[in-house]
Amino acid sequence: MATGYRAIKAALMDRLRAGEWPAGSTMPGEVQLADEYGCARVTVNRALRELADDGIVRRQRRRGTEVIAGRSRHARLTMRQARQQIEADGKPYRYDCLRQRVQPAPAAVAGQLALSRGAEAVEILGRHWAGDRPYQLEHRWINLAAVPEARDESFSEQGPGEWLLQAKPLSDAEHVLSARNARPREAGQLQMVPGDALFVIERRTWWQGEAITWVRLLHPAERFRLVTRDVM
Amino acid sequence: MATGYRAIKAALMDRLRAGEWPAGSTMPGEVQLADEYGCARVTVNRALRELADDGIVRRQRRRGTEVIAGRSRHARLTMRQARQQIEADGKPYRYDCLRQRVQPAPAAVAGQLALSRGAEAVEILGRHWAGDRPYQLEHRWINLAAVPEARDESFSEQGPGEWLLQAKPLSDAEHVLSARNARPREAGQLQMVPGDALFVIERRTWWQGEAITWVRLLHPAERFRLVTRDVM
DNA sequence: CGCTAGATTATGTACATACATATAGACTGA
DNA sequence: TCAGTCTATATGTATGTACATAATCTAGCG
Repeated sequence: MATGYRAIKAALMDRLRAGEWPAGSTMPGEVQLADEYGCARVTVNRALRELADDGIVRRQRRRGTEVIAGRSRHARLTMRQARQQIEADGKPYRYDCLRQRVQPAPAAVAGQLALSRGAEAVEILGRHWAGDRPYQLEHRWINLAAVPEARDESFSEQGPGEWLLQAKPLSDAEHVLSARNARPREAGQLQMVPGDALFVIERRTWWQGEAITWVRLLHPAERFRLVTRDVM
Repeated sequence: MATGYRAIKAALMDRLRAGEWPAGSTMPGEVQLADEYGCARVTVNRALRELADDGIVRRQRRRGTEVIAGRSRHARLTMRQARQQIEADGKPYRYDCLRQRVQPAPAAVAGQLALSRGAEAVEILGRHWAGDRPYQLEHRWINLAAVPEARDESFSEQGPGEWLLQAKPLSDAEHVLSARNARPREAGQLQMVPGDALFVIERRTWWQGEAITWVRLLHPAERFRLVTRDVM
């Protein structure tokens, strides 16, 4: 009898795949499984806990362990910094800054960042190049109340994303992925044809409840894709 | 002194945020932290293990616990079934099937699914409606060798996604997210203007190493977005 | 000097035990 | 019948102990 929480987890996965416990049903309790596999309850507990972390089952005190039905797929996206992505593709990375200024955040941005009216923010418009082609157009606003150091920082050489990641390395984030057609000015800045599709990533980040930054990343869709591989 | 692995994890997060252990440095060992917090080593172990699961630190035997530097952002996407998504938006869901047939998989599809030349597959072209507007155009191929039951199934009423999810509930998946301009035929099927942007999701799924299905989901970009919220 | 074998050490896992906690279900009384 | 209470039960967590495992360090050998 193979023990080890990994072996038990794998065995349970096999039995789930085999349909022994259909979606919506309740699996045997920890004590019974521990008895069955000849191990301690804690070992089964860990196996089941990881199954719950993976979104396979749902566990609740007293109710037991329920197999999740019509389970939505989860995909784990890795959003790398433009530099990392481009260098991983083996292309030379370059960054240039089109605009940097401090000003009161416009209403739309203030709403995104939950700023009070007239609060100041740093606006940065930068461009990340992969070789001789623009890869990403970055339009960012940084909340000066949360990151006052950003006022005197120059983002003409280094992109603000990398700087922020070292200034506030741990932060909550919200991503919005979408697509739209390129407007003329954007198309020019990205060396593409107006109307061609853009892949858009918008990100808001917080640090301990306080909004740090809001950024919109525009990518020529022709040269951009996000890939996830989720193994169960 | 607050104990409990949750409290300890939170305390460690605070100290990480405060910069006590900068990125790239090595955190104290489990025994030392356990001593510091007045708890058992296993408790610290669990706290640190979860930090590692969250991608905050990297742990290795004998080396210790290292704070990850320039850490890439992870976003956990939830890809819901079209029906679930639409009904969650409070709109009436409807599905219609534009094409269903069994035929040898064309080369491109055979490549995606690692099929041998001439292997048969089910091709399905279906459409998911949110109210009176098309929400998603689904073009799917199912590997008949892996899912022979699909040959006689009718997908004129129920979308193949939902059917597959109950037929093979646990499967590995690869997602590719991209964008492009709508071609004329697609635009017609989605009631949009040719050239307008599409948000494209392609998914391949496997079951125990065998390819099950490949699907391309086209969404009018104007009415589609993916949102993640990742709290640390 | 370089290589290898063994000692050292930090994390990884298993277990018995104990107690905590949420909750379904039984029971009780108005 | 209904509401409140109590109990049984399944999971959640903490601890001491023990051993496993991987990587580093060190000593010794050629």
